[in-house]
Formats: sequence, structure tokens, C-alpha cells
Amino acid sequence: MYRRLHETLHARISGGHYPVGSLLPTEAALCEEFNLSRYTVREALRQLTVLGLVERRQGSGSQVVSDATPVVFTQSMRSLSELFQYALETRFDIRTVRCAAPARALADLGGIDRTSPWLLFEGVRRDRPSDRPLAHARVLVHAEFAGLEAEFRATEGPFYGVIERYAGRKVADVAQSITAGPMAPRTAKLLGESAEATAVRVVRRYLDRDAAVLLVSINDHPADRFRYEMHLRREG
Amino acid sequence: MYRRLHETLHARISGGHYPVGSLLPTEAALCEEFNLSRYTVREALRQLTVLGLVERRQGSGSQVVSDATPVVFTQSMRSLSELFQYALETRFDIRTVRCAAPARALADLGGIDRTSPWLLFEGVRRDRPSDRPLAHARVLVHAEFAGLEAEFRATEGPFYGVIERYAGRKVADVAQSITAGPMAPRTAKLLGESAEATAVRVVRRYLDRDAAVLLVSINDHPADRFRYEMHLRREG
DNA sequence: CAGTAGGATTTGTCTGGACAAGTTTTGACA
DNA sequence: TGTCAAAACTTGTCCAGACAAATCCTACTG
Repeated sequence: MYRRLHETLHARISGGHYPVGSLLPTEAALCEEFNLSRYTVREALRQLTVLGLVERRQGSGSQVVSDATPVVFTQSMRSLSELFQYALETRFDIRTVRCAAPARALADLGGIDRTSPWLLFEGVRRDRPSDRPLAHARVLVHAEFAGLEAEFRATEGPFYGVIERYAGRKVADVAQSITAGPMAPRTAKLLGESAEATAVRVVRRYLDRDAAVLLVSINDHPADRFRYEMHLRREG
Repeated sequence: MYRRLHETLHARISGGHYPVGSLLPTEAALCEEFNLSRYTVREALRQLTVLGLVERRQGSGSQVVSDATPVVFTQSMRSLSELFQYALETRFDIRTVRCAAPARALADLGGIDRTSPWLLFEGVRRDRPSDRPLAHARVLVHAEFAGLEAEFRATEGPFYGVIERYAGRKVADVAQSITAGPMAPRTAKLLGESAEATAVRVVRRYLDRDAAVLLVSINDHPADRFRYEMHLRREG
């Protein structure tokens, strides 16, 4: 029965009966309309949230956030650090730290505003045992976390973990972009590459649940040493 | 309370109290041990299944299937075609089709055996309205699907869809790898790039649920025109 | 020993009710 | 008009109980 209700609601969302952005009827209203217990209604709603069509908030209601065909494939990883191919076997060799409004180009890359100051860490990410340079790394952290600079410097793992541990802000979303292009002179110099080298750039933006940017990391890899692997598994 | 129970059970699994492969106590037993209602116990168990630590089977019980740190982030997409940045706005301009045991290099790339023949499509993937070349594309399909050649040629969307629609074999897993390196001469010629160009190579292996390779696609992009975006959302 | 039928066990689904914990609305008051 | 507290509303959590459906075990039968 909850499956049928789920299909009905799904159809109404897809059909525009409940437009994206609108609120679904309340649980009580659905109980009445379909003459079902609250358990059954909640089970149907739960499935809609799993599909990413609906978001629910205590006290507020259930909002339609998408009318799209449901998710089919998912990539999973145990921790965000697995996002980075070299994971924990790398070391961030910090060269400079500055706190200022970011340069125009950097702000555009990270999709952040230039009105408030950001803490910029710049350095080289190196392979753990060999110390070979893997990437020119830049990390932008919102100035509200500037007090954590020592923690950032000391951390072994990914930077976002510092924010989660010490500032209590949870990363809810990560937007990642991979592009390739000619390597910037500064990057080439830091990595010991030639001026004509090509770089693969990985930009990751870490967002909290209100879509506010907590942290932006920009990694420029020598193209011939870059490798990114992922695995997608089909659901249901 | 269900959260506490969840943590307790999680700790027992991680600690080896409930080894991988063993059955958890039944819902009734957990209700008694922790003096909780079945609802609360089930909610805790549900979370364990979401984390992939436990699988439940009606009539049988709850089996521990993993003691690993749980999945934290997932990437989702509506359909596999979104894997490809240019999605449906591209066209596969097929130049040659051959059926033979694949060359050593190709077989290694796709992780396939050279004992059986594979159908190889080679061509250029082009932007839809502008017809600009986007990538040198090669697709290897197992010879058992050779009868579908006409369907492959005619399809608008991704090749794996043809196998699903006409052969009834479902893609359960996709392993994707992104690397960069100097562009092969043949690729450069097809794309109209210079001999010194850099290429970003995306290899996708489509597997069925028995981990048999159904299809391998190899796309070589000019580095300066490559862009790959993804979005990861934290669960629970 | 093999196979089957039946019973016991276990999880899945569903109901009705209750209170807690957030969010929004309302209305009184300054 | 603006502010703040109370009320109303909505989802989250929890309980007790019931039956259905799948699985497992056991005893019986050949």
C-alpha cells in the first residue's frame, strides 16, 4: 500500500500536480485522503526522500525539490578523502598563508564572493614516501575559520575535517569539477615542470546544508601524472 | 534512542562482537536486551542497512555483511548518460566497425580478455549543433551482441542502453577512470589537433551484476576542451 | 536416505495512539 | 507599526499489538 501511495505521489510530482518548490500535503491530509495510517504515509514519503524528490523538515512540511526521474547510479566512498586519488598517502607542504579578499580569478573558480576575506593556503601536495610533487594545491577557507589556522596546518587528513571537528559545521555537499589546460607558470615552477606542460585542475567546493561555501580547494596536477578513478553502482 | 542502539550495534560490528557473515540477534532479542519497542529496534537496524553494514531478509534474519567505516558521500545522477559531460547533446560519428580479438593495448585498457572477439566501434563524438569534434571515441562491445550492430548505429543515446533494451542485460556497475597524457597521433588527426596536444582519456567499463564486462568505452578528449563535473551529497 | 508437508521462527507491513521537537502563524502589547 | 510570547501546526520519535510473507527446521513418509 505504501508502494502504491508512493507511485501516486511520484506521478503527481512528475505530472506537475505538486510543482517543484511547493509543499506536499501534510501527513495528516494524506492519511485522510487515502485512508491510511500515518505509518504507511510516512513510509511512502520516506521513499520519496530517498529518491531525492522530496525534502522534509520537522515542523515545516515536505517540499518538492525535484520532479526528475529518480537516481539510478550512485558513487559511494567511505570518506571524502577518497575523492582525492592520492588520499591519505599525500602530504600538504604549505608554502604561504594569506588572509584577504581573493583575487578575481580565484573567486570565480570557487564561486565565492570577494566582499569578505578568505584564508588562502598555498603549497604543494606531495607523495608520502617519495616526496615527489603531485599537485599545486590551493585551499580557500572562509575567514570565520581563520582562528583554526594552527589546526589546519597540523592536520594530516583533509582540510574539511578540521572545520567539522573544531567548528562543528558539517559538510553536506561537495561540488567537484575537473578541467584540463595549459599549466600556469607559477604551478610549473612549483612542480618543476616545463612551461609548456599541461595541467589537470580539480576544483572542489565544500558546502554546508544551506549551500554556503565553507571551503574551496584547487589542485593543479601535471596531466601525465593524473589519474582519477570512480565506481558507480546501480541502485534497485 | 534508536540512534544510541544504532551506535551500540555499529560498535559491536566494528569490534568483531558480531563478525562479518554472522547473523545479528533477532528483532525480538534486541527488543528484550535493550528494553525497546520493535519500532525503535527496526529504525536502528534500518540505518545499519543504509550504511551497508547489514542485510536483512524476511524470514531469515539480519546478516552482517561489512564491518567497514560506512559510506558517507554519494554521487548521484539521473541516468548513466550524465556520466558523460556532453550527455545527449552529442552525436557519435562512427567511422569504422570491426569484429575481432582486440589489440593488446585496448584489451588492457578495458580489462577484457583477448580470447573472444569484440565488436569495435571507432569514431568521433561531436557537439550536436556545431558538429565540432569533442572526442575520439572507441566502444568495445562483446561479440555476443554483434547482432545488435544496426541498433548500435541507430541509437541516439548511450550504447549501454541498446544492450539493456534489446539484449535484456542490465548494467549493474560502471567503473570509470580519467587519465591525461600526450595525444595519440591517430586521435590528433581525427580531432584536428596538433601532434603535441594533450588528451584526457575517460575509460568506462560497464559490468553486469556478475561483474562480466558488457561494454567498454574509451573517449580521448583534447585537454583544453575537457570538463567533468560531479556533485556529491552527504547522507544521514 | 530423499523428499515433502507442516509448524516455528523471523522480518515486512499496517493500525492507532501518544508525546517531543521544531516551525509558522497569530495576537497581544508596547 | 514593530516585537515578542503563546498557540497552532507539522514532522520526529516511540510504544503496543496484529497479521502477512518469507524462510528455516523438523518430523513424517516413501
